[in-house]
Amino acid sequence: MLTVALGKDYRRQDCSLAKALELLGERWTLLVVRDAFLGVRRYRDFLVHLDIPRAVLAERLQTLTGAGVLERRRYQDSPPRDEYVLTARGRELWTVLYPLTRWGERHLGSPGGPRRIYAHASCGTELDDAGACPACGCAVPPGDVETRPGPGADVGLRDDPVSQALRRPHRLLEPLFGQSIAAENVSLSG
Amino acid sequence: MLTVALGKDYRRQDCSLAKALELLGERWTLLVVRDAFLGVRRYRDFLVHLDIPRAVLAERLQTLTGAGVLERRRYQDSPPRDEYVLTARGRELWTVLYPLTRWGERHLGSPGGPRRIYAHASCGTELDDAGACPACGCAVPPGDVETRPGPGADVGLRDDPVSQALRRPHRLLEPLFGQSIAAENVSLSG
DNA sequence: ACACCTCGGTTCAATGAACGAATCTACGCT
DNA sequence: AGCGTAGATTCGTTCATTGAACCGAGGTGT
Repeated sequence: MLTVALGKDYRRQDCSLAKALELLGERWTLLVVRDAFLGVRRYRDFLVHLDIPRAVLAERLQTLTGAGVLERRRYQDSPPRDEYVLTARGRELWTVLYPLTRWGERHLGSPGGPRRIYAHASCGTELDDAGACPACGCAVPPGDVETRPGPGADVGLRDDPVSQALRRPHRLLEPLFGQSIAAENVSLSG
Repeated sequence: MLTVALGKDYRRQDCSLAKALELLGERWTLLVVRDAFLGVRRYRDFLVHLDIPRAVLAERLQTLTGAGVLERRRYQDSPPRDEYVLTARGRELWTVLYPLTRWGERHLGSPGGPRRIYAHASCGTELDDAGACPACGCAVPPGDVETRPGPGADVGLRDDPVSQALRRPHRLLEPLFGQSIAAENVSLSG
């Protein structure tokens, strides 16, 4: 059939940004990664928090897992259940997502102020635009970031269980719900 | 007709990242911004360098201009010609694009090494993953970055005039071709 | 004057991806 | 058996992207 077969890759671009965007630039993908940083791990929780079509979510989780951004792992057997967690490679995306979030906050922000606050967990200081702690003078890895809603948050826009859980302060990367049996002894601060 | 009218925004997301992605997350958009950092300014040059459909390019340039990321300005009158240049708001996206480019280089890179080198223009030192100069110990604004092809560049993949011009080292934000009459006395280092 | 070229678009039919509702499977509970 | 939940897959409709054709303004060549 000699299909032209193109469509979703930027393959005629000799550029690492284009390669990254082939993987991460599709609709919904970076919001899935954002939710993973916020502690979302289960299919159902991504689904209700993102309002994403089921087929699209399944495809994105598979792509991200195949690319080594997420890891799929079993957390219970009796009804077999898996969770999707960020790998080291996925956690490196914090240095992309955080500045982009801040850019959106500055230029497309809500009138009341930031929609969400990110602070250095060990000292409580809010992070600067670069993701560093002004008090400690160092870059803060996502596992050391505590997040909570800010004054610009639109209470009442969403009411799913994930949005409710996200109204309490908590650390990035830590599971929103206590569904994980263990494996939390490995360092998540990378 | 009661159209559901949805489709391209993430409007049910109370999140600044989602707002940023509504604007920047569409196909081609971030590659247009990348080209603007590389010094591309004219419709035709974006067109031949990106292999982007004309209608999509026109739409993206309009959207980015409307959002204040690019500014459209006349640079000659006789045949009226405009160029699209990054605004201060657009130049702030360097802190997003550079880390994402490095992430792609690390994890989706070409075998020969980096496809493109970014160095501190005043001292020649290559930037680190965060976009800072290891020698000077400071963050380097895009206007102070010199770029040139790296060992992983695929010579021969593209042969348009823009790709050819990009084979010589040059500073980010400076026009690739000398078409601009003036207005280069304003600081571009922000 | 006339043909022809470039630049910066717009229009349009075909394709492909996203959407959202319905369905399916595996498993547990009562 | 009947019901519920989690994690998908299937499928018809809608919507965006693609790529080729066309258009208009403004040179340039003869």
